[in-house]
Amino acid sequence: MSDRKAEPPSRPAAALPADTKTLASLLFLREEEMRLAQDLLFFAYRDFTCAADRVLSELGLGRAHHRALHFIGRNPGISVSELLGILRITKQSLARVLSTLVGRGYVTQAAGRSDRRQRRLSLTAAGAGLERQLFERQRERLAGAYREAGGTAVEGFRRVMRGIMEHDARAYMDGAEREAHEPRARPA
Amino acid sequence: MSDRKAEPPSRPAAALPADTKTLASLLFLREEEMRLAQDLLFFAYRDFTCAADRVLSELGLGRAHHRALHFIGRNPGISVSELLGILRITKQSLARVLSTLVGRGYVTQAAGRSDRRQRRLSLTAAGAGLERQLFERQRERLAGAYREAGGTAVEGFRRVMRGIMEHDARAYMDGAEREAHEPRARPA
DNA sequence: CATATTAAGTCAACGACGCTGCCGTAATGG
DNA sequence: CCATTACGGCAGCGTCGTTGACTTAATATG
Repeated sequence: MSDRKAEPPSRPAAALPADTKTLASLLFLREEEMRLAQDLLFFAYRDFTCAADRVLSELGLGRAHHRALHFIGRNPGISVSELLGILRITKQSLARVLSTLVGRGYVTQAAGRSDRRQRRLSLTAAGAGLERQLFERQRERLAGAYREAGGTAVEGFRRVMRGIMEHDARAYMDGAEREAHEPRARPA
Repeated sequence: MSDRKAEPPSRPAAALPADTKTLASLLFLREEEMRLAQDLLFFAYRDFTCAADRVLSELGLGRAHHRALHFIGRNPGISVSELLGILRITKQSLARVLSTLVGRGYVTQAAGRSDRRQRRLSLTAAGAGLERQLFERQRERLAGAYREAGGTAVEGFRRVMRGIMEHDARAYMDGAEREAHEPRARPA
C-alpha cells in the first residue's frame, strides 16, 4: 500500500484540522485494516470448517476426508495428481485419506482411458450423499452470510478472496465458474 | 448474483426465451454459488496461511504458534482462558504452544492485578518483532488483494466474512474495530 | 471461616493429519 | 530399450489437536 512513500518533511501542519488523520494515524489504520483482515479470515474459516465437524466425527472421519470428498465431487474423474495439486499435501497423506474413502465405498477409482496409469476418482452414490450432507451444514452458514450481506457484498467478497489466493488457484476458480454456466462433462 | 430473488411461481413460461433460466437451473446456480464459496474459502485460506510458513519453519515453529502470537499481540494482557475461547482449542494444546513461546522469550506472563490467578499474556519485544515479520508476509498478500479489489469490494468482503462467523466472533470483531478507532488501553 | 468454584499448570495417552525417504509396479513415450 | 510418469505402499516421524484426571493457588460464597 502507499505507506511505502515517505512523507515530505515540508508539509505544513496548519493545512490539517486538529482532529484530522495525521499520516501516522493513516499508517496505523492501514496496518490495523490488515490485522482486522487476518482476524476475519481466522474466524470465518474456523466457523466455516467446524460447521461440518459433527457429521464427520459421527462417522469417524476428519476434515481431510471432507476436503477430498468436496474436490472429487466437484471434479468427477479427477486424477490423483490433480487432487494433490489442489490440496497441496503429499501423496502419502492423501493415500491414507483416499484408502479410507474407497474402503468405505464413498469413492471409486477407474483407470483413465487415454492413460491407464491414472486412477480417475469419482464419488459413489453413498459418497455423493455424504458430501451433500456435509455441504448442507456449510451451505446454511454461507447462504445466511450471503443473504445478509447482499449481492454487491458477495461480489466484493469474491473479488477479495480471489485476490488472496495464488495464481494457479485463480485459474482453477475460473474453470469452476465456467463449468457452472456451461454444464458439460469434462473429458476423461 | 441476481439469483437471490425467488422467481414468482405464476410467471408465464412463454415470457422466457427457450434458453433462459428455468427454476431448476436457478436452484442449480444457487447451489453452485455455495460450492464456489467453499472453493474460495479453501484456496484463500490455504494461501493466506502458507504465506508465513517459511519464516515459521526456519524457527521450528508452526501455525499454532503464529495464531497465538497474533492474538496475544492484538490483545496485550489477554488471559489464558480468553485466548482459549478465541482459538477454540484445548488447554493442553495451548499449553504446549505457550510454553514454547514463553521459553524462547517471545511471550511474557504476569499475574492479573484484580485476579492474581490469571496469567496475563503479552508479547516481548522479540515476540512483537517475530509477529511483525510473520505479519508482513500475510500483509503483502492481503494488501494486494485489497488494492486490486477496491474499497467497495473490501467492504463487501468484510460483510460476508462477518456473516460466516459465529455470533461471539462477530462480537469480538466489533470490539477489535472499536479499539482501532479509539486506541486506549484495555483494563487489566 | 469453611467450602465451593475458578484460573491455570501438568501428566499420560492417544488420534488426525501433515511430512520425508525409499521402493515397487505398471504404463507411457522418446 | 530405457527414462519418465502415475500411482501405491511401507517405515518413521512431527505438529497439533483430543480426553481425562490431578494439583495449586486464588477467589467467591454459604
